[in-house]
Amino acid sequence: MHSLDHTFGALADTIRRAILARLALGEATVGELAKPFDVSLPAISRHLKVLETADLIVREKRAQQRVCRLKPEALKTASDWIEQNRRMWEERFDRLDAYLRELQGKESTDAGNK
Amino acid sequence: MHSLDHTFGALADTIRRAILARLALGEATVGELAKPFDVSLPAISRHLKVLETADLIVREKRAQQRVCRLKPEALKTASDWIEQNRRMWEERFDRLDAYLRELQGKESTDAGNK
DNA sequence: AGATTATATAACTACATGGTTAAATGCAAT
DNA sequence: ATTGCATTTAACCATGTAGTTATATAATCT
Repeated sequence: MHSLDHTFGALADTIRRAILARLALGEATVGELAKPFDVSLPAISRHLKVLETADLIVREKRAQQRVCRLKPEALKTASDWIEQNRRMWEERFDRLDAYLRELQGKESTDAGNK
Repeated sequence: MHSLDHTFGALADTIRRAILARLALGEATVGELAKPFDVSLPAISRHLKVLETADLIVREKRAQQRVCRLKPEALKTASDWIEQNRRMWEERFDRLDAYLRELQGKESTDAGNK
């Protein structure tokens, strides 16, 4: 899929973000990923499925385990969206700021003529 | 609130992202924000509430309208989280890449000794 | 083949989300 | 004070999400 809806949706959960942070340190099996959390293994399994659907990780069968790896292209897409909007906003803010300063200037000169 | 759960959750919807993109161009009333979309006004109103809860916008009463403005600190928080993880991943990837290259080198020298 | 381990799927519950239409609020204009 | 406009809230429906326990699958070990 790799839609922004899926990507951001996948990121909107503390456990899933923690899993990604863990995977940023290197690949891990499902059991290893589940260990730190106080939820059942099936719950983790479904979190991983969400991350996989969002194209944020890949799962690869290795022996009787499944090893998960980060797949950060989707992260980049999400990051790009945010950064682009932040940049637009900052430009806008700069203009607004300049405008307000201009107003301020006018007002303080007007203030004397009240 | 301003939790990452809320922030990413708010971003996980096409309409809400479009609203934010629109607001990056400047403030707008609810009606103006609703216009481009093929959904009812109450639906938009609730999207705005989600964005407000996520601390991504502020709504200010002005005459009989409500004007919305972007409030990008939360966007920055989300962006920072992604960027930090991307950076970790990229370092990791570089090390892995080097390691694989090293393996590759060994293997090709070994290849002759088979 | 049978037991063990690692993980996934099924069936279920509870709650959140996104949409609708209809009614309520708040402010403005007459 | 009444009408009208902009927006929100209420009530409802359908679907999605997060968790559980119990069961199934798949690979490994004996």
